Amino acid sequence: MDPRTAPKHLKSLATWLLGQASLQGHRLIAERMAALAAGHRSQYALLTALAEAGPTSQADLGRRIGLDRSDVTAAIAEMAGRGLVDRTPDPADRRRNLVRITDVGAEQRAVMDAEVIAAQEELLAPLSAAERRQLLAMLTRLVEYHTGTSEG
Amino acid sequence: MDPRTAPKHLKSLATWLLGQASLQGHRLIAERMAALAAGHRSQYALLTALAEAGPTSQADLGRRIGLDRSDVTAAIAEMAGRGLVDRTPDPADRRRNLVRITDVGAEQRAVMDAEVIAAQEELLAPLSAAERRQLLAMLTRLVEYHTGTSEG
DNA sequence: CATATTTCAGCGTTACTGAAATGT
DNA sequence: CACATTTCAGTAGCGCTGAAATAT
Repeated sequence: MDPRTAPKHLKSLATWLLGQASLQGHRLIAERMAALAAGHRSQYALLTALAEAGPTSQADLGRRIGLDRSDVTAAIAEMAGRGLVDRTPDPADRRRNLVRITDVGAEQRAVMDAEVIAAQEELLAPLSAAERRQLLAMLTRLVEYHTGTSEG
Repeated sequence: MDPRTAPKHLKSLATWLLGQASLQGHRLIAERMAALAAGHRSQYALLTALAEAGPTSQADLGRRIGLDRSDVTAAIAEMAGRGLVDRTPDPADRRRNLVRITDVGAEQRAVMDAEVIAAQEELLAPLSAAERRQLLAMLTRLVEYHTGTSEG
């Protein structure tokens, strides 16, 4: 893409700029994940949720990170196969699977996390520390406004 | 997604917040496009580029809006079939197709544009006018920095 | 009974790759 | 020859739907 010849109208749209910036961020992360032969973004998000919240049902995991129930099922199954997580029925509610991160999973998450952190730095390179704080604060308000309002 | 239970670590990542905000913006636009039975985002971007720049080759269109050559081919073919654009060989370089927006295409773009503009308002609702300016300015710098630097 | 969870099969869009055919 | 453009075939990830089986 050449931003010098991009339509001015598109360049004035928040949705377009957000899409381009988001895509760039995802590209930076994907490059680093591919170099590690590590998993994908959704696996990183799942491992992070498990590391923070402890054993969690799949439905809860999906709600926490905004991943669809069916995608959670597939990702957790794949990760269980690689020994990154553990799945056991919840004795308190036998509909649920309690998913737990393993030691191997925690190590994997640490490796991925270093790459994710480095990608943030790459992405935000042109912004000062104060600007980064402003940007994160505004994005947080946007996300909380919309996910708290119209979504269940 | 419930932002109150989202992992704090994810909520501190620019890539994650940008992804969520971008997704929300795309959802708002997609809802409105679906209600019109109008085309998709990429078609809107193509029509906008054609309206601004006049007759353009497909390769150029792709460069301007950041759409892959093969996706441009498919989208333009579909739009030509619906009479939104016109495709003729460029006499100056017969490898190229000169793509031109038609009157029907221009009308379609105007209809889509009204929805896109309304979606911006919905998305940015929690931000003041000054904050919106700041956000757009920072996103513009991010996008120009990355698409001007590492991409051809 | 209504509701919640897991799982599976499948769809549509987006971003992308590789290669062939054509032309500069 | 190297290079650019269009086109086609195919891949992968993401977001999502509908429905079945199971349990509360």
